Amino acid sequence: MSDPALGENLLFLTDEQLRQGIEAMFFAYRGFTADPDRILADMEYGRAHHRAVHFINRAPGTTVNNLLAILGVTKQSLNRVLRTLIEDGLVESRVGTADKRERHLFLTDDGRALEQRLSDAQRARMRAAYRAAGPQAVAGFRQVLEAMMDADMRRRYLALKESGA
Amino acid sequence: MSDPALGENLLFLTDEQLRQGIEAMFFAYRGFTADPDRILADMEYGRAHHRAVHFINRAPGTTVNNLLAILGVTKQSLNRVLRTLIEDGLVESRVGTADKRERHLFLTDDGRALEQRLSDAQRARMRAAYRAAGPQAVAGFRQVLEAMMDADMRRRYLALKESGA
DNA sequence: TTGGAATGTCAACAAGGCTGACATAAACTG
DNA sequence: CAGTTTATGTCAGCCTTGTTGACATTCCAA
Repeated sequence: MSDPALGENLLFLTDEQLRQGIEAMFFAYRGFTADPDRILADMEYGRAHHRAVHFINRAPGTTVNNLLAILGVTKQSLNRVLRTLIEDGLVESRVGTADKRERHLFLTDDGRALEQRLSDAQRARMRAAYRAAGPQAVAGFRQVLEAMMDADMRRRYLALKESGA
Repeated sequence: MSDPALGENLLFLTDEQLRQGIEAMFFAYRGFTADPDRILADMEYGRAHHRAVHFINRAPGTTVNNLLAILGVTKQSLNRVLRTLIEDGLVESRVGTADKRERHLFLTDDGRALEQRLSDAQRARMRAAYRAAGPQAVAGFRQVLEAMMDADMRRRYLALKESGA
C-alpha cells in the first residue's frame, strides 16, 4: 500500500491523498460560487439564474433542449428560471426559423450586463488563483477536472471549449 | 491583451482561459457528487447528510459548533440533518466532559459503514481522474483549488490536512 | 448571581431540485 | 392525410436544504 519501492511512485493515489483532494474540491467550490452568490443575493435571483445566463451568453441562440442537457435539470426547473428572466427582460426567446417548435435563447442588453457583473466577479477569483498557482499548475488543474467529469458532460465541455477559442 | 511579446507568457490568464476553467469546475463538480448522490437517493438522505458524516468521520469527537463552521450552514440546517442521523443510529452525540454544553459527535458502526460506502464511491472516481492525469497534474490541481478557497476555509482545510497525515 | 455562550427546538419561509399529467404546435412518417 | 413523435410550456404538488426569528435550557465565568 505505502511501499515506496514500486516501479512507479503511486503515493499520490493513497486514500489520504484522495480524501484531501475531495475536501479541496468541497472547500474550493464554496469559494468558486461565493462571489456571484453575494451579487445575486441582493436580487430576486439565485445560482440557477446565473447558470442559465452564463450558458445563454456562451452559446447565443441555443435551444431550450440544449440548455436543459447542459445544465442537467428538468424542463420544469429550467422553465421556472427562464420565465422570470424573460419577464424581467434579461433573456429573449425567439421562435426557430427552420423548426418553429424550437425556442432560441438570447441575452438582452440588460442580460448581458448582469452576466458581465457575475462573470467579472467569478473570473477575478479565478484569475487570482491561476496567478498564484502558475501556468503549469493550471494545466494540471484542468486535466484533473476533465478526467473527473462524466463522459457526456466531458463531450459537452469540450464542444464548448472548441467553439469558444 | 493577446500580445505574445510580454516578458512572461500570461496567456493562461485570458478571459477565455478563465471561462474554460469556470466551466470545468461546474461540470467536474457534477461528476464529483454524482456517485454518492446515487447511493443516497435510495435512502432518506441527501448530500447534506453525506457532508456531515464525512467530517464527523474525519474529526471524531468534533463539536457541533466546529462542524457548523466547516460546513458553513446554520445550526438549524445542521441540526435537522444531525437529528435524523442520531435517530437512525448513525451518529452518536456525547455531552462534553470538560464543557458539558458541548456535544461531541461520533459515528456509530452503522455510520462508519455508510461513510465507507459513500467515500469508496467518491474516491473511485477521484482515483481514476488522478491516475489519468498523473502526479504532476494532481499537484497543480491541488494548488489551484487551495488558491481558490476563501481564507478562513483554507485555514480549516490545511488544519484538516495536517491532522490527517 | 448574573451575563453570555453553546446547544436545541419550533415555526415559517424560499430556492431550486423532482415527478406526473396535460396542452399545443410543429414536424415527421407511413 | 392520419397518426406519432418532438419541443416546449404549464399546473400542481412534493422534497431537500438553505434561511430568519424567537425562545428555552444548561452551564461557565466574572
